[in-house]
Amino acid sequence: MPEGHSVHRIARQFARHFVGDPVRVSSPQGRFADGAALIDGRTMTDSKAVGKQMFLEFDDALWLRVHLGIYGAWDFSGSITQDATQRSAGGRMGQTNQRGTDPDAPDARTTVVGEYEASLSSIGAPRRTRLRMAEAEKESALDDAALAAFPPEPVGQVRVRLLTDRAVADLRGPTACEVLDAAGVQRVIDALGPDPLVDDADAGEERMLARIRGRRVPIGLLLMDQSVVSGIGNVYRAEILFRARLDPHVTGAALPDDVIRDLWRDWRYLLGVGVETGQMLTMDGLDEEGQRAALRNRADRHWVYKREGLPCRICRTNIALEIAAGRKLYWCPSCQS
DNA sequence: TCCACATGGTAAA
DNA sequence: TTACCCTGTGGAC
Repeated sequence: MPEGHSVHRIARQFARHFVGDPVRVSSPQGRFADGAALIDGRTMTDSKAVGKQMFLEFDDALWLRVHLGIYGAWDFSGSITQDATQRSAGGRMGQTNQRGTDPDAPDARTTVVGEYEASLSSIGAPRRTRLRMAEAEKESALDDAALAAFPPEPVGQVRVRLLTDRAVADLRGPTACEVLDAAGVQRVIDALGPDPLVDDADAGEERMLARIRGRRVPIGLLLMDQSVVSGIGNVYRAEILFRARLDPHVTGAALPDDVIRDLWRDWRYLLGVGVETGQMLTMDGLDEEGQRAALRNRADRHWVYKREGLPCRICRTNIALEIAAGRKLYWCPSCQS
């Protein structure tokens, strides 16, 4: 799934394109028919993300909680201008692999970016077309999409469809999808560690510190634990630890407080970059050529993630890989020791 | 063309 | 610890 940055971007899209409108809610796949009936026809009143969880509020304080897991995806369609479609197809959407397997693709497993926001209410004659980047990239698909009726037929196993007069969002393959009342939402949020985009910077720092300090668990596992800190996934985990030159196996108890505080601050920084760019950019401090290479080639984008057996960019030691709690953990045995 | 794998959490065993 | 959610990709063939 997208790590925390993408979930915040999706929540933002709902805030801009759905909040304030009555929503028809259905489950074309059928597996969410009961839940859909609970909120069908209500107006969406809020949209927010905490870590990798997203919450959409409807009238009468009913909330839809969604967690995408690895396979989950939202596809947005709606009324946009020709201009925006061309821009997205030829510009920053030039990457492939929008869905599923490529954490470095812009907005992996999601579609809509901020550029659409202005175009939705301006410039040119609105036309009905797909917003989905993967479709927009393919010329034939673009032509087909431009001619397609709104709303498009659901494709594949669509667990939930949210439909307004101007936009539609299809959800596939989520790990979690349920309707909660306000107390239920609060219980979920209370079980989560701090999110730099939700919690006050200092309070969040103290919360994360309190949840790591004294723990006899490797920091490489603690950073992935959503009750310790929210939104970090396997990519950010590996990269944050390298940036801190920290051995993933060191326990929380062995870490000085200021090192833990620096981890929070770096996550806060990286999440901000991720939400603004839609990409997991973790190698700042590159010279111009390095930046160009990173944008050109996904393999040049990270310090250690998916670089096992390749020389460390700093010390040339081979990047190591091990399975930790069932997930791949990458690190430099020399720099991070 | 086919198959293993992937940014993850949950629930069952 | 394992299966599952259920899709898309990349590499093997």
